[in-house]
Amino acid sequence: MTTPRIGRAISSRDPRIATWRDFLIAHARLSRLLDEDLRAEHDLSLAEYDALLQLAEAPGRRLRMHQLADQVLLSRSGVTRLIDRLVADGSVERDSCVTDARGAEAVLTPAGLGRLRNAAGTHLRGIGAHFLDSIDPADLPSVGRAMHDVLAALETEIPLEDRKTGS
Amino acid sequence: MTTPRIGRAISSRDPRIATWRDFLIAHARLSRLLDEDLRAEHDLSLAEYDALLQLAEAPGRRLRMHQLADQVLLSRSGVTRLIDRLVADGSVERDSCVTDARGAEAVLTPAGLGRLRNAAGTHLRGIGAHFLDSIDPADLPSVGRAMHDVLAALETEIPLEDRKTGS
DNA sequence: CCAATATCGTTGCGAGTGCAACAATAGTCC
DNA sequence: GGACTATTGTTGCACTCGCAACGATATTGG
Repeated sequence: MTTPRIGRAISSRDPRIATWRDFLIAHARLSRLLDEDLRAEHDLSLAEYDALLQLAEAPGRRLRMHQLADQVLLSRSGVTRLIDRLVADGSVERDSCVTDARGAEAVLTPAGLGRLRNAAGTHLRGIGAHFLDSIDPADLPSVGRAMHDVLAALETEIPLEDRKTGS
Repeated sequence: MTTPRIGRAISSRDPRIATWRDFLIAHARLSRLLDEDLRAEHDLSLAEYDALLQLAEAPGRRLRMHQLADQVLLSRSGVTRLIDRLVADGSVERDSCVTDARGAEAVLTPAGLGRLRNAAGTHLRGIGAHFLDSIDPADLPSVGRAMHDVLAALETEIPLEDRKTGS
């Protein structure tokens, strides 16, 4: 149901499966490593860093909760509680939306921007050292294209189905 | 500390960052989609599928708990409880290890092998349709190489540090 | 052989997450 | 304008996971 196209069966011996598996392993190890670095040096989880970054890049440094949920790869309830944490430590403030009485906006505080800037060095260095610099520069464009194509296909392949980004 | 190499700072505007971000998003969306397919059609999580697969490929269809933990990207405690679930539904049996009285082995049952075989079609089709077939065949080798290189670098870059795969 | 240390798998606990349900509000269609 | 439906953000609940601690066993060094 969720995989509409018929698609020739793929043999479990298809060597391309190894690429998929390495993709999974690489993600698991990298995200764990980067998360640990961020926590150890800046007391920030990867999800929190990502939320601060999205807010910093948004116009007015503010975002509706559901927009943040889409960009942060988290469910709506997950974002509610992520913002709870960031509000608790002063990085974010909650603001009610003027144009929609249901809405809430998360607004980055100067303190939050400071935390993000401090953490950015660590994080970017980690991405460079453990991901970008490990890849043959000649291969990087293909990787970028591949990721982009996968995402584009997902966008169009799941057109009718309710986007399962949250509840 | 965890990122030993000095590494030139990477600008937050470096376009290669987009590749990293797409990598993260692609993983999030794909693993969620494949997990949902497996749950909907075979009542199996991705982690459970992976554990059954590792057992099926192991000699004697059995594996020590800590070996499984390494291969399944889960902590030891995570594996204990994952196997608890699989034992509860009859896919796996626990066996004590003859050569090490501390040890426990997880053994795949015929029922478990059957579940795995049923689910494999769904899963492989999903990987093909949403990952492999979305990527330009000309780019695939680069992706495989890139993932492999990232993993190889991680293995050697974290030589002394305790491998944080679990507790 | 014995003490000191390391490793094995399990458990209590807390953190983070998604889903379903909810109240409040917005949008739509007569 | 009013009924009906959709959307927003929050909450209760259940689930999975990692960490730290534990008892049991293995290994190592004297």
